[in-house]
Parts: sequence; structure tokens; C-alpha cells
Amino acid sequence: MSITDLQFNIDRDSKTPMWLQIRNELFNCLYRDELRPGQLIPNEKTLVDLFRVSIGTVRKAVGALEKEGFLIRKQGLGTFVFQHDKSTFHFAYFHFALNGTDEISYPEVEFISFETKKATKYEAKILNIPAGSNVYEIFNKLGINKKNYIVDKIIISQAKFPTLTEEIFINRTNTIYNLYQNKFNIFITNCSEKLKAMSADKTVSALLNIKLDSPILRIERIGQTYHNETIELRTSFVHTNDIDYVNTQNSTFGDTF
Amino acid sequence: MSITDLQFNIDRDSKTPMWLQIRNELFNCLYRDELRPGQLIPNEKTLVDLFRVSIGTVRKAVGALEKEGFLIRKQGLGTFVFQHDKSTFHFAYFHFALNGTDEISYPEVEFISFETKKATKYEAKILNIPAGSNVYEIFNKLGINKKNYIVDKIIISQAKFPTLTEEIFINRTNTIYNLYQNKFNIFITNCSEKLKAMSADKTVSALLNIKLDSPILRIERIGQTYHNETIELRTSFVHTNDIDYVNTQNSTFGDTF
DNA sequence: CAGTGGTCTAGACCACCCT
DNA sequence: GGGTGGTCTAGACCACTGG
Repeated sequence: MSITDLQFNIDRDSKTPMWLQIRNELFNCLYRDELRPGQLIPNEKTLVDLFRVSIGTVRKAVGALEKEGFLIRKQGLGTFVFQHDKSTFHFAYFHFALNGTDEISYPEVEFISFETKKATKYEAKILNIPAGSNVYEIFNKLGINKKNYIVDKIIISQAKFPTLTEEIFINRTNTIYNLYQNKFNIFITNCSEKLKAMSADKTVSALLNIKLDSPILRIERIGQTYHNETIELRTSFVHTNDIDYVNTQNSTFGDTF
Repeated sequence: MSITDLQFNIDRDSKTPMWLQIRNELFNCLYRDELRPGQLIPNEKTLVDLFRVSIGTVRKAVGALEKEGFLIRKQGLGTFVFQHDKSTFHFAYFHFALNGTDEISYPEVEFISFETKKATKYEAKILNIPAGSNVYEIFNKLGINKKNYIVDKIIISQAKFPTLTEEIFINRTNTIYNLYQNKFNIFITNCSEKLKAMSADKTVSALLNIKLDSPILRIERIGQTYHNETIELRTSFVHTNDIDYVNTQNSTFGDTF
């Protein structure tokens, strides 16, 4: 079953523009897993024939999905479904720069621990799983230039990663999101972060080698799929004496009208 | 002197696409202040004649500037230069949501003080002015639902706002960026924020009615113009027990390829 | 109503990539 | 060379806005 065998319903009399209908049909192929991360999608001419529209309309639809981050066009090669990879990790989810610089460094990651435990009430609510379900709790330390500034706690539902083990996690050769994508067929498409200032507790202060009750930045990051299903709760505890969380934006970041 | 009197240089043999050349020519009109915030730009047909290209090419150029946030297209009305206004303030520069919600509330602003002082070394470096120059130091309190969570300290160069007074600042009827734009012809186009966790000092803890040394979030926001001239250093001190700094992003936020 | 931007067509030609 | 996406044309018609 290839995408070119599918039937698409484009209503030429609809109030919804055809390019948007095509965009939505293509998005549904992603949503329903008919187009998978890294896969080459049909070329523009094929889409023109499939949808019986002109090339400009196809290009507008594909362009929308590219702008949204779901497709990647490569001239001379074709159009591909976005996938998580080392080359896409960097800017997408890491926001820290050494004091006085604006350069986002690539962090060094050091594994600390991998445990199975019962979800807390809060974790169960966020992950939308029954209270007391099994979850994996994974700790990592992240650093820049051999100095550790960040402790990361990852909480994911065991039910969604039934075969995950400490060994598989440690021996991955790519990013964590790449592991979710390639080994568990779970694709994180959007993240939301909430930041607070807090005091370092015993665990965190020991791991970061700072005083108990030092002020730290706590980041709760929620990772979701195409279906807006919450997959991962990642809490970062950051000692910000030497680094900053950086957020750059232009004049109309977000919808303003 | 209207924009339609200007001569534009489009090189049809250049390696740079024509739509990008047109985008750059239009951007230069903004940069050189020939098109001003809120102004209606020439309609598409006029641009077609000015640049001697087809409508699709003009639309691609204008679309790029719209995506970048510099122009706003309104069907039936025309295309306008972006301007700072109450309706654009909300999502662009305020990132806080009450605990447990994702809704960015509109903050209440309360004036505290307006002083003239000498710039510190750091302030002078950031604002690119001589050390010891005069700056205005303005304090505000920001709150949500009648509770204050944020102290804002604004530092701007007196030389760039020579006629600004406490009275003018207080009696403005719109946002601060709107005041810069309309009364001082200074247009902030991009902001960069750096966040750290710190301990509240005497001033901040008193203003926010929290204990000395409570952990707070400190945000340094730098506001720049089209010319990448730094205009404003705004430092926010935030008590985050009841609110979160929220940052949402999709899978390819930032350039990843 | 006239004027604006939004959608859509049916191509042509170019730049890029792999073999 | 053959296939891909990128640019560009020269229109037509539609949807929305304000007077």
C-alpha cells in the first residue's frame, strides 16, 4: 500500500482552500503513519496528478507543512518527512549559552540512572495514565566544556515503551527522541516548556556539586505526538551561574492579530 | 517623496532570486524609514509595475516579510507595516501563565519610579554608549489578578530619548514600545531574553513582598531596532511560585538544517 | 460599488543532486 | 542524463473591506 494508491477527497466547492485541504490530507498521512519519519514523499508532479490541481497549489500545501516543520524539501532530491536526528537536536530543544555569549553549545550527556517506579499523581495526570502505573525514571547530567550544569529527569510510561531497558537506553547511538522514533515508533512533534526558579534539594545539589538551597532553574518540558498525546515529562534542574537559558524572538513571534 | 517615486534596482541576471531582491528592497524601505510603522504600502499591482515582475513574484516577496513579522496583509484593505500596539503586545513579549494553565494572561502594570542616573559599565556595554553616560532607570511592577509577581527595571539611554520625562512615561495611553515608536521614532523589531535563577535582594524582595533570598527568575531582555542597535535593557525579577514562564515550540523551531 | 489581497491555473525554464 | 524542487510568468476569478 503506497501513498499513491490512496484516494483523496478534495472538495472543489468547499470554503476551505484547496491548498489547505491538500495540506490536511498530507498531514493525515503523517498522523495515520502512512508517511513515516525520514520517508521520501511523492514528487510534485505525482501530487499534481493525485489531487488534480496545478503545481502552484501543491507547492503551497507542501510549503505550509515545511514551514510547520513536518516536511523537509531538498532541491534535487525530493521532499522528506522530518525525523529526529543528531543534526536536528541542537537548536530545537537545547537553549543554553555560556555567560556573555549567544552561542547555543551542544551539550555533553552523561547517564546517571534508569529505574522503574510507580507514577506520582502529578506524573500520571500529565502523561494521562492511571495513577500508580509503572513509569521509567531516567536521570542524566548535561554539561558544556566538561562542566555539568544540568540534571535531567525523564518520566515516560512503561506501557508505551514496553521493551525499553537501561541497556537499550545507554547504548543508543543517537538522540533520545531518535530512539523513541526508531525503536518505539513514537514521534515527538511538539514541546512546551514551563520555567520556575527554585531551591536545589539534596539530590540535585549533590549531583551538580552546589550548595543545598542554591537557586536553580527548573524546566518542565512536555513532549507530545502528532495526536497531541503526551509522551514524556522531562524536568531539568539547571545551575545558571555560568549559563543562561536563551530565548530569541522577532517582533511578531506568536500570532498577534 | 512617495515610495512609488523611488527607483529600485532589480538585477534579472543575479544569482539572487528576484523575489528575494524585492524583499530586500522593501526591507530597505523599512530600514531607511521610507515606510513607517502602521503605514499602508503600495498595492500588489503597483509593486508589479514598479518592479516589472509578475504578481506571484511580488506576493512571494511580501509573504516573506509578512512571515518575518515586518508586514501585515489584510484582505480587502491592503498591506501595512507592523506597529507596536496593545493588540500586539500580549503574545509577543509576555510569557507568563498561572500555575496549571497554559493561558498567557495580560499583565497589570503599576509604575514605581523614574530616575536619571549614570550607566553602569555593564549597562553601557549592552547599550553601546560611553561608560558613565546618562540613562533612565524605570521601575514597574507587573501582576496578574491583582497580585504582583514581577518587578521590571528598564534602562534606556537618555541620548536616544532626550525629551522623555516621568510624566510622559506615566501618561502614555499605550504600551511602552508604542511610546518609543510614536514619540521617539524608535522601533523595536527583535528581542532576545536570557534567563537565570537567582536570590531576591533587599529591593526586589520588598517590592514583591517575599522573603530575602527567595529564589527568583531573572530575565534580561535586550530590545533592538531594524539596524540591530540595542535600545533597551529590561531586567525582570519574577517570583515564580504561582506563575510559570512558558515557551512553546514545534519540532523544527529554529533552523535545524 | 471599487479596491484590496487570496486562490488557482498551466505551463516554462533553471539549479541542484545522484548515477 | 534524468529526476527533483525552485523560480517565474500572465493572467482569471473569488472573498473581503469600506464607503
